[in-house]
Amino acid sequence: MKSLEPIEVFKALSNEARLQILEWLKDPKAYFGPQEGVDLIDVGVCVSQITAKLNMTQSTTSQYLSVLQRAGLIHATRIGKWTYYKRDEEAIQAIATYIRKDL
Amino acid sequence: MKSLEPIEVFKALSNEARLQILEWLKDPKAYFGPQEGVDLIDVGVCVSQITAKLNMTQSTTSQYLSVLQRAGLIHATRIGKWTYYKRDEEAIQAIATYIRKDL
DNA sequence: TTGACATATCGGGAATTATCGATATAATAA
DNA sequence: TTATTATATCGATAATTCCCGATATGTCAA
Repeated sequence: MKSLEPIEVFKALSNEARLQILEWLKDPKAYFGPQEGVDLIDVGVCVSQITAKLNMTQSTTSQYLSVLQRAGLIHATRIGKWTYYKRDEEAIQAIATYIRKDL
Repeated sequence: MKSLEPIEVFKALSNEARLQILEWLKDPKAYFGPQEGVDLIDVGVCVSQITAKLNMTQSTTSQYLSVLQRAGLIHATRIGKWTYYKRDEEAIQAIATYIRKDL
């Protein structure tokens, strides 16, 4: 189990767009169209699809995904030229537990 | 029950000193000396005591307490010239629940 | 190879946050 | 009333974050 610095997690969550991304990734089928030969649920959603929904540039989207990843809330899988991002449900539960028990 | 904007809560928690204050307030008897005629547990801890432990000015402490209060994580009770701050345990559990179920 | 596409990173200006000192306000004590 | 103490607020500067455009890197197809 990775470290999960609570403060980094809270910083990552302190931004509307990043919160939005996390919510979309909770139910990818509801928010994103299907992707050539990959299972949205299993593998995740690629940067272009997220950029398309977010009202921001590809650059910003990519950076926000990095922030969420460094916080441990999502992880990336590269397949060909795409990078698919997926929530780390365990980490998300872990931060809830941190608040409930330790904060 | 108050609103509790998750993003405001996360912003409030995105600072080491404010996180520290919340942790101290979790167990006031462990971190603060007794106060003239008030029950630390019931009423809370006054700004001076918190300022004394935090390594920052009274001004900063007061502002951080405001931020935590506006986020709904603590609440204040004024008695005489002192303002006592106390955690809102319900709100803290509520944000844990938000993360666990809705994020 | 070269070209095209997906993503990542760099450099920067604008907006927000961190934190202070000075001062205003509120309450009590003398 | 005046002085004193506790807290809140104001104004300012430094640091950080937001978000962009430009460009670099990685991968596949021709």
